[in-house]
Amino acid sequence: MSDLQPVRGTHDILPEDHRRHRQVTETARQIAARYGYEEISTPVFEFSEVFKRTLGETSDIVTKEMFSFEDRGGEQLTLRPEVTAGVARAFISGGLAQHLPLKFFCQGPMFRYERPQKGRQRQFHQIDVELLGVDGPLADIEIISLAAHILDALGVADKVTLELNTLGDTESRQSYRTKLVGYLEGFKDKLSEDSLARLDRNPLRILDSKDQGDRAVIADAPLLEDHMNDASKAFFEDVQKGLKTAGIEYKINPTLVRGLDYYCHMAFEFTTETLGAQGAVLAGGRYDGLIEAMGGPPTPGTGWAAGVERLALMIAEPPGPARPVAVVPIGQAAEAEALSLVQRLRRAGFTADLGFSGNLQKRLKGANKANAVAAVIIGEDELAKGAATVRDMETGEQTEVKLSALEDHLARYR
RNA sequence: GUGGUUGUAGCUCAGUUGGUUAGAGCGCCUGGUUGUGGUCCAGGAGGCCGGGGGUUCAAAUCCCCUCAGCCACCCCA
Repeated sequence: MSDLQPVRGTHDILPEDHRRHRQVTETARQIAARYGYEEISTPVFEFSEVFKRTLGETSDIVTKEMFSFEDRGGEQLTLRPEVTAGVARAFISGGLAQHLPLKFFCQGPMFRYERPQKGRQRQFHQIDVELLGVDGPLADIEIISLAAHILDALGVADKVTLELNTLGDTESRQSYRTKLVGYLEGFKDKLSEDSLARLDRNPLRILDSKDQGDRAVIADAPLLEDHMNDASKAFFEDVQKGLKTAGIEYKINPTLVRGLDYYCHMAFEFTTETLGAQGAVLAGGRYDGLIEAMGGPPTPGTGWAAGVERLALMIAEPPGPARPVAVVPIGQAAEAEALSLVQRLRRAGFTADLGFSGNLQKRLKGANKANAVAAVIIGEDELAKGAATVRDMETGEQTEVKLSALEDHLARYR
């Protein structure tokens, strides 16, 4: 078995799993469309630089979770660990700046080299929404409303909590960052190894540390909210007002910082208790500096991503495939008639099944296993009369029906 | 990357202090039915006991290594 195992952290998605995945992605796509978000796809791999520059050299994703490789031409490539960087790249390379604002829906596989566990795989799928070119809080209110709408439509609204925080604008963040680093420098001997590494690149992440020693240091650290300028405060308040107007409940979590460097202002996360250690179901925030940092025109952006597998674990069992009508020939002579009949029914919109072999008994058995609603039986008797015997697979009741009237008779099973 | 735990038939699981040919239920196949499914009855197929190495007269069982799942840490969707 070991040689035929799928690669660690990857999974085959069999039909039953696919039903759940489809339920998630289709629901999201349809509702996003009502908000004016159209689907785009970017490649599943990019030049490694795209992710290194945007996610931050010291982020966990870049330092230990990327699937990177060199192609035959010597290019350094990386399987995308998230899609925002790819969308930003597409925005720049496609010269889309003149079409702002832009609303995108995305969906597809992501890759992270992590230790797998429940709700966590090395290849997983995300649905994703990006809104580019709007710098006001209305943008954030819209994408959060859209997220809440989708979660509600999936029937998981009561299993999740919306957590919210603000990181402030660049100015506030810079001044706070300076203060924080100044404070933390004094405790270098007490900080954990991880936090020391973050000190010069992403000090805000230290606030989110769960290390005991770090927590003691953080307890007395300067607070981000004390360094917010008026514009940042107003932004955060406006978003909250908007959410209240939209009837969306939330709670503020001051330690919510997010792992990626490019966020500013809003950071939010829909969390759940139902997925074991995996709390985050849908998360995102604002990334105003991202596109400019990549070399594009200064363009504000905000968006979120959600884990398809995680949502699939949370939703109720979606309905199975439509129950078919089984066409059952008896004997050689009837097979040609059955073949044309089954096609006729399919073109008329029925789900119809024609077995590949077997006598009447075997085919009825097959029809039963396929959960057929009815069997259309054609033998020599029926051929002679230009009719078929329609057997109701629920009641066992049989009716002789003229071939010309078949669709009408079967209409009840649609 | 670290720690814990599990791995026996397609699925869920038994398998005693190491002892002949590794079992059960469900599922699958065949027959009881030459034109009637589900239920029932009879029969059958299906196992490198995750993989490799070791201990032993003898290993599914004990030891080591390894792979994978799950759980937790870390981090995240």
